[in-house]
Amino acid sequence: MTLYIQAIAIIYKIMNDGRPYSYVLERLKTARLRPTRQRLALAKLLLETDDRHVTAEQLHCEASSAGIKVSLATVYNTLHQFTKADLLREVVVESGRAYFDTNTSEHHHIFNQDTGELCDIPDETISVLVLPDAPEGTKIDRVEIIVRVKSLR
Amino acid sequence: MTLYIQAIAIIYKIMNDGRPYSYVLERLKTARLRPTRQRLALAKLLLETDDRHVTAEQLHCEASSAGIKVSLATVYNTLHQFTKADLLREVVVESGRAYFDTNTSEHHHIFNQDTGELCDIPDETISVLVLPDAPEGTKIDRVEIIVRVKSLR
DNA sequence: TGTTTAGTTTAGAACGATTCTAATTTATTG
DNA sequence: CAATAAATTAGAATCGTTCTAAACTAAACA
Ligand SMILES: [Mn+2]
Ligand SMILES: [Mn+2]
Ligand SMILES: [Zn+2]
Ligand SMILES: [Zn+2]
Repeated sequence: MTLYIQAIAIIYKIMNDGRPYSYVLERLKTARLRPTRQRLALAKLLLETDDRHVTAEQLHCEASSAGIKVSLATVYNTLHQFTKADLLREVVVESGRAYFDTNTSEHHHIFNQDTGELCDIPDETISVLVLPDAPEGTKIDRVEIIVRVKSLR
Repeated sequence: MTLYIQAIAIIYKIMNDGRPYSYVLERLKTARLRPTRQRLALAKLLLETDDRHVTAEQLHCEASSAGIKVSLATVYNTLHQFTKADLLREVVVESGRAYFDTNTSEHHHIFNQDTGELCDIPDETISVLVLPDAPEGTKIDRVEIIVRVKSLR
């Protein structure tokens, strides 16, 4: 499923050399989000890979360096709108800083506590053996595994 | 191991009816932390159960209601000192709020995203099947599973 | 096409959790 | 009992994030 989305992204990129926005345009349309200059630019940075884990601050810097004029407030708005529309998901690994994940499929993470680097674990290499029952009056929404690593030395 | 610590705590409580501080005193001593009035009081709230998950704010309120005069800064200092000394551990489930866990043994959590309630999963009812290799130059520090639940309706 | 409307962006203020500062108090050592 | 080192504290500062309300822009409509 993830591979499928990535493949589509690549095909679009190849097909639309001269109209590089049509892929993200399509995805914004589907999500019923107006394709404003800012959203298009951020979508282009975010939606053409499914292997990115960014903070708002990082994305804002990246946009700025790429010459995109966008406020930090809009970056936050956009990240939340994209998350709501299932174009992104949020990953909690540090208190006090939110990461947004361009991979919306079910998967787990390795987090380097020294560098702050967050990356995906290939599905095949991890899984949960037994699951507890959800407490009375609740239902399981999602199960998250975080492998916390430290840099050697 | 956890049961052992809990058993010791209970035994101390039974043995020391008239001198209710000796258990936590002992633990502070072992951790080389001076038994100040504030630390003793907080230790008493925290170290006599291994099944509590509190935020700094919560603990500060609880202390205040119990008539313990302690500043929020000291609550933060103490929580971090206890964590460093392995009397507590930190659990990250929400960005923007840190939880401290009186159970320092390896275990996993159920987090109710609607109520903010955090509780332990009994060891037997969950486990990780396969583990990925740590990336080059890193080593695994800990593996965390968080079962996120929602309240029904 | 304009014109209207609703949605979007933005600067800057506000916020909540946490950390820091530097002065005061307290515990320990000799 | 000093003298010393460590701990506490109020309040300021910081940091990530959210809010506000005014200006702007895309879409719908005349
Ligand atoms: Mn959020
Ligand atoms: Mn911390
Ligand atoms: Zn991911
Ligand atoms: Zn726990």
